[in-house]
Amino acid sequence: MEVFAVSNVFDILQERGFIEQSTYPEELRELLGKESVTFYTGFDATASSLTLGHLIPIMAMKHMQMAGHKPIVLLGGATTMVGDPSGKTEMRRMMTQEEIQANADAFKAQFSRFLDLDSGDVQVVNNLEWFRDMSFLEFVRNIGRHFSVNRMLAAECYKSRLDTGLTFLEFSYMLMQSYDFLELYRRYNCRLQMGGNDQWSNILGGYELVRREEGASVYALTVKLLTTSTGKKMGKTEAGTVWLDPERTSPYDFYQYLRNVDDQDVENCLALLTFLPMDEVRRLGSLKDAEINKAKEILAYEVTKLVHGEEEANKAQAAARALFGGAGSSEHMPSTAFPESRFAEGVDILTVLTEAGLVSSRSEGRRLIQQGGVHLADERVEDMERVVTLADFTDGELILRKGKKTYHKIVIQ
RNA sequence: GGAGGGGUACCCAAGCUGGCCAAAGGGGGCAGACUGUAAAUCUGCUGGCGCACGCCUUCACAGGUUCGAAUCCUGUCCCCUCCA
Repeated sequence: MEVFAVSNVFDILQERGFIEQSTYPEELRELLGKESVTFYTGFDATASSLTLGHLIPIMAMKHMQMAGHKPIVLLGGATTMVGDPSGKTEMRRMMTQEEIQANADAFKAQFSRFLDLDSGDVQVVNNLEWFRDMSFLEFVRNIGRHFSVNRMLAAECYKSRLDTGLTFLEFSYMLMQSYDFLELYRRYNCRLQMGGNDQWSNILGGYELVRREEGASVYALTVKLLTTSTGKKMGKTEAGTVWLDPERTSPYDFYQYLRNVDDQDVENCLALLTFLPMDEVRRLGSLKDAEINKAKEILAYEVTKLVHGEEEANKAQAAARALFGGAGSSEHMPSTAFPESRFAEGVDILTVLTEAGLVSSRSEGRRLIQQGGVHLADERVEDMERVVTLADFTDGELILRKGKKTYHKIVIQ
């Protein structure tokens, strides 16, 4: 396949701020500029959905694909059984094979949203394919011999575990990931492994292994992790992770998460998580004060559209605008239905809060009310004993608000 | 296998010469003020149930001693360090 890109993908990735570390950047750049390169990124199936953080390597893959290179999505069916110790302070719970398989299937379905899996340019492979029947002897003799334990222990990802404990199981992880690269090189002539920057040592392991075993010039490249400008991990909220699965994180919440990123992070997020041209990204990122809210809207809209589709993005944006713009349309607000009879009797506010899922206990609800954090139809609830009745509803709806940003609609059934 | 150290609420971490411990402190989170649906800052809250001083569950797990245990004893499980 020819490479038409006006500019080299390496430059694109660099300009957009993806690249964190790379082996022989000049050489790699040149390679990417002259031929179609097969490359891979591995994803361990540790949960049933990809997260916002995964979007960065995925976007990087997409940029690569658009430049004419061939992505391989490697699902870590085998590596997930072992568990990557990188960045973890303790061993992860062991997962069953069924669980992992189900997660891998879910990942694959989500990937089809971003990379055109049917085009023939993209492959999805599972490393269980080659690890399932591999014998221990074969593995340690052929692969294990290339690894120096001394060097591994010096690697950052293991160092931190040396005092809290590291099992052989987890220690093996690096070798397995390294072997993946070798296998993919042999099978598909895969020349480059990309991954999150926390994977640098693991990726280098594979890079060295292929170079030794095959004497081939392969490359390693890591992309930025999703962090704030202050270095904190992004993609986590009070409710936990920001998932790409709409069942786990609703498109509205997903949109809101991005709508509320720090000012300093807007430009970076636009560059990494959208395909907007860089001139535009820089322009939006340089907006000041209240103006930058426009950039945040665009960011939230674009990413939501990418992940959940245009329709959902429109809905999320409409809902957010209505709520925060003061118009008060409640069309797409999360809601809870109650039978009419209950409000005929009257339901106390604590019960409403609890059943709507806005608080996890009545005590929490009390605290919230005490602190003035609950509003019914824009009116602050002062009385803990407040009873909600049909008289509070307008057209069968009642808007309940927790704090400034959490809206919930109570509808009568 | 031997010797020593440890497992405390969402996380880290005090307490462990028995009652004043629902358990210090920090982080995180939630709420309020300020704002731009931002950041920073300040204030309050942060086991559950009733809420008023009450009750219940909680300090790895299971028992025991005691009027009373996170704190003492016994057993079990798990982790760390050193030795083999």
